Amino acid sequence: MVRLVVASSQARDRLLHAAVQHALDQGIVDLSLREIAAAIGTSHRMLIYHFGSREGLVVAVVREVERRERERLGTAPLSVADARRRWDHLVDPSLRAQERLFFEIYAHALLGRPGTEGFLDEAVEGWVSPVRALLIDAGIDEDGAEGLARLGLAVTRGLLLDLLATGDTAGTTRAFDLFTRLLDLPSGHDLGHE
Amino acid sequence: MVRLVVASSQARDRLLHAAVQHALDQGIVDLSLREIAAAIGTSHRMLIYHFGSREGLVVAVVREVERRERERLGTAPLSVADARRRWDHLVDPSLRAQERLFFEIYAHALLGRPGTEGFLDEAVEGWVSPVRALLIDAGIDEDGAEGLARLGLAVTRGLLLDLLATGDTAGTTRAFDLFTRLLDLPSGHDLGHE
DNA sequence: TGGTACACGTACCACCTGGTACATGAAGGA
DNA sequence: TCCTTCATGTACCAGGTGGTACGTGTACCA
Repeated sequence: MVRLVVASSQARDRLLHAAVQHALDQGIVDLSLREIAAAIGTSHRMLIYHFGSREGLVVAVVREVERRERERLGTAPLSVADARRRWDHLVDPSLRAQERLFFEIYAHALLGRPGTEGFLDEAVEGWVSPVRALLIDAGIDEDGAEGLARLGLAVTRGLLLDLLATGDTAGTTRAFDLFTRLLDLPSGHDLGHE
Repeated sequence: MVRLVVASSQARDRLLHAAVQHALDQGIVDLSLREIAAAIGTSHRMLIYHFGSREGLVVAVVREVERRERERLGTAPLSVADARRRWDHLVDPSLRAQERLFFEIYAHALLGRPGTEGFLDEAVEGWVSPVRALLIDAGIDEDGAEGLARLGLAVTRGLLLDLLATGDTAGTTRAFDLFTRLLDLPSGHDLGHE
């Protein structure tokens, strides 16, 4: 029987897990099915079998990276006061590979490459939305919450790019601390637009 | 005569310019020599002839992008008060392609791909260094200047990633304005670390 | 006029690419 | 026991890959 829709299975899950692990180390964009297959101990035939095509594999890996990203969002402490704790979590060396892969897929998606459809839609909004809601709960007006959430996301991603390039945990953390100190404003300071 | 070192020439410059232009639209990482050659009206043979190899072409394109990046740094107004003017320059739609290509190369370099050697070294330090010097001139202490320069770079790149993904010029600009407002501190506020 | 360096095209090479055809063997249900 | 489904391997395919061999026209210079 021809598989029209690629179903899930234990074997597929195992391969996907291994493929993501390999993507974390080596990237995904410019690797061939054979390179990936050899690295994770299978044949390129099996990747086609379980994921339908190369693009199907890329889609599956991208979704898995998105899923882990959301998971990280869900479990990380989200209160404003915990910003520094969130940053400390991000700089953990065990997350470097995942962050690097995230930026690789991000750049790939910016060029409109196949397999990344929908990635950009969630890349910003998926983070801004919950943080904004939290800030509104904390009593910040809507415009201010939107801007602050977006700014916080930008600071985090910008400093992660810095960290990935330089490896300078201490320096980027000092910059992050500076940001949190800037946020520690005299009460009543208006965060909204003009 | 066999060209051991690929020399510069008018023909090479013309091809490089066209190749960069094409990279701005289509990226560079996963394009073949033939695709690039066809798009810019030459043969893949000529790209090999003038750049030695595919990697040589990538190196040349990456260097050209770096050069333009430095040029932008050199000509942009750099005083702290001009931060907003710099941002307005960055969001100009004509720069989107260049920024996208910058992030593509950045991600490529993070994976240690050939042709990007040295890119990361300058990606952060090349911007932080002059800005830090400027801030020190403006009377900010050394530690504070380092952190502020790094934070400013992170905000800029993080919001550019947002802008490239969402196309939301107004929203990212509001977030940037929020950042500059946070910087507008009561005089004497200490920017240095604890 | 002859020589030389450059710029370029055509044809080719071995190798790699994603994808397919087909066989096989194991597991499990009737 | 037979039949089906799943998982897998081997062999193959057409087409694309970076790179090379070789020839050629042109411009300049002695």
